[in-house]
Amino acid sequence: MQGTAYGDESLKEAMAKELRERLIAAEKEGRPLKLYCGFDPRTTDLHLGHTVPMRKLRQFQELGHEVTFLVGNYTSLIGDPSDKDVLRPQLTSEQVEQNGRTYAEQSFRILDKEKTIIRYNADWLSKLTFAELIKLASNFTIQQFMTRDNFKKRWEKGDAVYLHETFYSIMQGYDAYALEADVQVGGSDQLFNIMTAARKIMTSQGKDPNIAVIVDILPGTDGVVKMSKSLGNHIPINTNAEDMYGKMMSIPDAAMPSYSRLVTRWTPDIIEAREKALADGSLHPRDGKMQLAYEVVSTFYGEEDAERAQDVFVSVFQKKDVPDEMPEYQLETGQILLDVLQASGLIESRGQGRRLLKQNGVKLDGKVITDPFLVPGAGVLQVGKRKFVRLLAAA
RNA sequence: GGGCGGUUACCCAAGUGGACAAAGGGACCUGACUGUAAAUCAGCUGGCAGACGCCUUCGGAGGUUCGAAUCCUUCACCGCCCA
Repeated sequence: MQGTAYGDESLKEAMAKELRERLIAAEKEGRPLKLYCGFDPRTTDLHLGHTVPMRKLRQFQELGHEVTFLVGNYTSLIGDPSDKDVLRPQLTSEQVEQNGRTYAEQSFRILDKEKTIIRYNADWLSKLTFAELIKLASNFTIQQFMTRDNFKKRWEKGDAVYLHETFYSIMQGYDAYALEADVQVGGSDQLFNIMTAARKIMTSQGKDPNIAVIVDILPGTDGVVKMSKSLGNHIPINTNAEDMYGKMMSIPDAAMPSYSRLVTRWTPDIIEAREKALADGSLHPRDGKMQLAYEVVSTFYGEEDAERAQDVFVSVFQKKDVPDEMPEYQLETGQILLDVLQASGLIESRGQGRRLLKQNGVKLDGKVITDPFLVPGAGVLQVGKRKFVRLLAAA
């Protein structure tokens, strides 16, 4: 139960006890435990935050248990209200389907492909009849939902709380039943769905309730709010080593402990030692973060790429060198800088270009340029700290 | 069904006839600093325009006015209260 986050000691103990009992029972029956975690395919990319429960699943997988990666292609049509104080927009089934496809593939960066079962919850949820849904819903009271913080807050604020949002929990509960799950892994924002909804539905259907393994929520690159693509503070998995390394370096120092605990392979004593070293000054926060970035990148891209990413970071951002590889742009005769910037894709609008020039954000071969009408020759054009284009002389 | 209130830029949120491309905060971006893309500080953040200036934007459509995010009509959606 290490690395879990129930927010309540007695709940944690209860779950630990149930888990032990279930393990013993399963062993007697000569079967592995069935675990799952559902992922909401609202976007195409999995990010570091998704990998936290996946790591937990992987641990169980290595112990020989059966892991299902559930793509919530049906529930996505509703949108999970769990992590938001506001209503989420509903997606079309086309969007959901497209996103869902890329999901499973990305998950194998963490999970063992050979041992992972992939399911889609539309397989059973789309077949439920209205009558069955009503029956399932009758297990719950409005009050139960209203005790949920995110509903309660909106209720008290006078914001809309839609009836269909409550179905999300019911559907998720039904997933656990359909999968006959022994254990459901999820973030602490899933506590209600896993503990209340799923357990209730399972017992109402005459099954043993699933056991909740609750993991902590990874903060985003801002270090405060939950990592999520829609908030723009995420670190995607499907990127490259350099980008991931850089994004890791952009997390606030204060977020290092969370990342260390949640997305590294470090053991608790390593983490503790690091935190002590950071506290007493024997480890420079920058160096600590570099180690952290290296560790995270290497789990996804391997040692070699992590090393390369680190080198690039050191040379480009610390020594302010120019990277070896960069896109190229063929100059045209008489083309002014503003046009070059736009044509080469370094800026989104000419207004932005003027702004950057005014702010000393544009360099040609290392020299700051502020004149938008200069006609540049061949060289390396740089915008900000991390965007480079090699200009090739006009033909 | 009735009454009242609301819908503002990436997000939150001010603004109730001219000085509004629209306060403030967040986020993003740029700079300074730092062997961190951290923290802090400063700047910047609709588009076009070499300065004047022009154009598009405040839920949708129409209208009043020299002039509208602001007033009116209507439509859509949300909330509250009443039924």
